[in-house]
This record gives sequence, structure tokens and C-alpha cells, in this order.
Amino acid sequence: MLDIKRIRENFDEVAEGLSRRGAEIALAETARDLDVKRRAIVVQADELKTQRNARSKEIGALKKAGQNTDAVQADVRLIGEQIAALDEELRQTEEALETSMLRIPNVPCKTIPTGPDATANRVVRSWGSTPSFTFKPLDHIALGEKLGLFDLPRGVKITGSGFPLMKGAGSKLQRALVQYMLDMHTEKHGYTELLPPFVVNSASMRGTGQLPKMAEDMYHCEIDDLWLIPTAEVPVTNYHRDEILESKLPIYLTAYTPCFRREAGSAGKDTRGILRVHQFDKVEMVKFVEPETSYDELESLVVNAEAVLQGLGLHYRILELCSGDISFSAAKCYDIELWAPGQQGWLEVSSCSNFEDFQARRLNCKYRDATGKARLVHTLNGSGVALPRLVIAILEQLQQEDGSVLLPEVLRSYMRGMEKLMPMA
RNA sequence: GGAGGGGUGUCUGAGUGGUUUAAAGAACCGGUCUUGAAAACCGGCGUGCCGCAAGGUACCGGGGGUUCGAAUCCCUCCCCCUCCGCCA
Repeated sequence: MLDIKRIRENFDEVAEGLSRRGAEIALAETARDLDVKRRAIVVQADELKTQRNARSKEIGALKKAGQNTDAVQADVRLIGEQIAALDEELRQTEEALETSMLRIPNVPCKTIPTGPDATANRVVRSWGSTPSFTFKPLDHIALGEKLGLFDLPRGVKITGSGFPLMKGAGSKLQRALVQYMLDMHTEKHGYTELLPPFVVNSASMRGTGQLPKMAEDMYHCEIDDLWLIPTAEVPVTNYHRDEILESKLPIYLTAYTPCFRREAGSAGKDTRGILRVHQFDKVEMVKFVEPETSYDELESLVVNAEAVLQGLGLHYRILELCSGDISFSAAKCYDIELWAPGQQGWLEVSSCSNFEDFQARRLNCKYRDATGKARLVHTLNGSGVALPRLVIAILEQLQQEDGSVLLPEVLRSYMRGMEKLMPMA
């Protein structure tokens, strides 16, 4: 959520930012008008409340003195009725204001490229090189079948399409990757590991912005009004919801969780294999930082995610997303994409974003600055990284002519010494 | 799931309808004193909203109600504790 004061005082700047995104300026205009109305009502209601408080005290004093209070009581009753009417009007105005504020996306950072969609994203850097093969590389589905890493038809039988079932060395590889990433972030990058609930309440979903907009894309348990998390960002960021942080910033948290996404619109393209699924595993990184440092923190967040891929020796590139392609809450975002030789394309495995105070405002998460004043923190998060596509890239980039897949050095201890994934006999 | 007891500021804790603008203590911050520290004393010490400010207003787990007036009474939900039931 944006700061209403920013809309009130710097409307043109907000409007320009929204138009760079392709968002409607009308939303901000509505908010601006409702804010004017709201403040007028507050002034009026507060004045009446001052009167009521004063006159109510008179009644107390009169009663103590044993005097009749009928006249004053009638007055106060009248004031009370006026207040009730104003409060109701205020409630409606605030509700309308809240509704429009929740629909306004974040203002993009000034420095990011302007453009309508992914075509305007900028490649910032790449690492490694495109592997060349003396044979025709297979895609991950063929490799997974030959190596016996997953059994997708049985996942369909047990649950439905998009619920992959990993098996044997495939499930072990997932487990190894989770361990490898968590160990790296906790031991080398200074993150504290959490193992949070995978199911959260509606307040948490609102805190990070999934509700109200994304309700249709999430799994909901109606009887308890609880939601399956679409990303660890939700429980981990809500860790500090409704708090004034007394500990020193920055705070770095990381967590492994499964992620559940209904993604109603995904039928058709990319539905084969484990590229786009309803349940997948991910290691997430979340930062709570001082506003002045958040853009530096974004750079180091990306570097933390890159270290995972560099350790595995995988070819990747970093994109700086343009104004039209960043997510609703983000002010700036880098995507990390892995090269997938089997499909001759780039796969997004991480999205690292600075939300500035956009998330912290709904989250009600503050810290104390040097003067002791409570200020909103800046929040960031990034995948570090998402697993199915990482597995795809490992299989496709590291496949050998004999049909095996050479495991990166760093994974071997986690795989109990295994060096290669071998085809089934 | 059932029965009972609770939820007040950073913490402890008073407050069961009317100067409560929430007592008191502790912690914390600043000051005095001191060579320095401790102690003592003085002052400060929640969050939001409106306002240039002075100030006003709201908040005692959340929501609703009764009343001229609610931390206080009623309803409801959430959470914590104790006991019982169930259980990986």
C-alpha cells in the first residue's frame, strides 16, 4: 500500500510512476478525493467528541452534587447521535479509501527501464556459458524418466495434474538441494533459518498482499478459514507483522517451504513435466532493512541467490525488470533465469524484489531510527532458489552422452557420495 | 471437542459505570551529584489519525451492543493457562 500522504502531497510523481507501469491513474485520483472527504469528517467528529467528553464530565460532577442532570443528558444524547452519524459516514469513507488504496500498485523505482512488458527487460549480466553437446540434449522429462527421478502419472492418480511425485534419487536430489541452499544462506550469508507453518490465516495473507487480489490463485481451507502458502514469503514476512522491531536491522531470514499455487490460467503451455506445477519446493530469503539501505540490500540479495547457482556451476543470467513487468508490490525487481538446453530457453528460478515500505505499511512493521522514532521498515525478498526449475537446469545442463547426469561437486556430500545420476537398468 | 480461569503500556501490576488526560513499581533515556560508577534526586518515557502549531481525538486481545458516559456491564470471536476427552 502506498502512503496516502504521498498521494496527497506528490500526486504528479505518483501518477507518473503509475502510468509507467500502465496502471490507471484514476485509482489514485479516487483515493485523493476520498482522503479530502475523510479528513473533513474527522475534524467535525473530533470537535463533537470534545464537546461530548466535556459535558459527560459535567454530568458526573452534577450527580455527585445531587443535582438534576436531565437537561445536560438530553444535550449529550443529541451530540451522541450526531457523532454516530458522522462515524458511520467516516467508516464508509475509510472503507472506500482502503479499497482504492489496496488496488494501487507500488510506484516503480525511478532508475528501472520503462516499458510495457517483458520485451523491455534489460539483461544486467550473465554467468557461465551455454553448454555445448556432442549429442542431442534431452529435456528434463525424458531425463527424469530414464533416471527414474519422478513418477508424474502416479502424482496425477493420487492428487491431480500439477502435483509431481518425486522418487528415489529424484527426491533425494530435492532434499540435497534444500540442505545445500539453507546451509549456504545460514552459514555464509548471515540468514537465520525458519521452518514456518505452511498454512496461514487471512490476516497474514493480507499482510503480504496476496489477499484480497489473489484469492482465486490460492488453496483455501474454508472450514478453518486458513490458506496454503503460495510462497514462504507469506509466513516469513508476517513473522514481524504488527511489530516495532527493537533488535538491530538488517534482519535476514530464510526458509524452506513447499509452495501451493492454483494458477487457474496456466492450462496449455508449459504444463508438461515439472516446469509449472501446483506444488513445488522453494528456499526463500526475506530481509527487513532500514530505508536508506534497501537498494544496496537488493543488490546483495541477488548476489546471495547467484551464489547458489555459481556453486552448482550453472549458466544463468540476471534481468532487471522494466516498469511494466514488475509485480504489484515491487518498486524494483531482478529475475534470475537458468539456461535449459533441452527446451532451448531460459527458466525463471528467482525473483528478487525491493518493496520499499509498500509491504511494511500493510504489515504494520516498524523499527526505531537513531532518534527513537518508529518508522516503517523496507522489506525485500527473493527466491534462493525455486527447486523444480533448478532440477530441470541441473538435469539438462549437466547431462552426459551416456544418459547420466553429473552431480555438481557441492551436492555430493548431501547425496551421500553419489557422483552421478545413472539411468535405470 | 468439553469444563473452568485469564488477556491492561517494554515488563510487573492496580483499576467492576463518572476529573482515568489508565495508579504504582521496574526497565530504559536525559540531567544533577560524583575522579568514575553505583545509590539518591529531578525530568522524560506507547501507537495511529486531524492540525503549521497549540492542541484535539481514538486505542485496555478483535468485533458488536447497552448507556448521557464503558478498561469496567452484555453478546460474539481469537489467543493463553489448568483439567478432561481424542491423537501422530
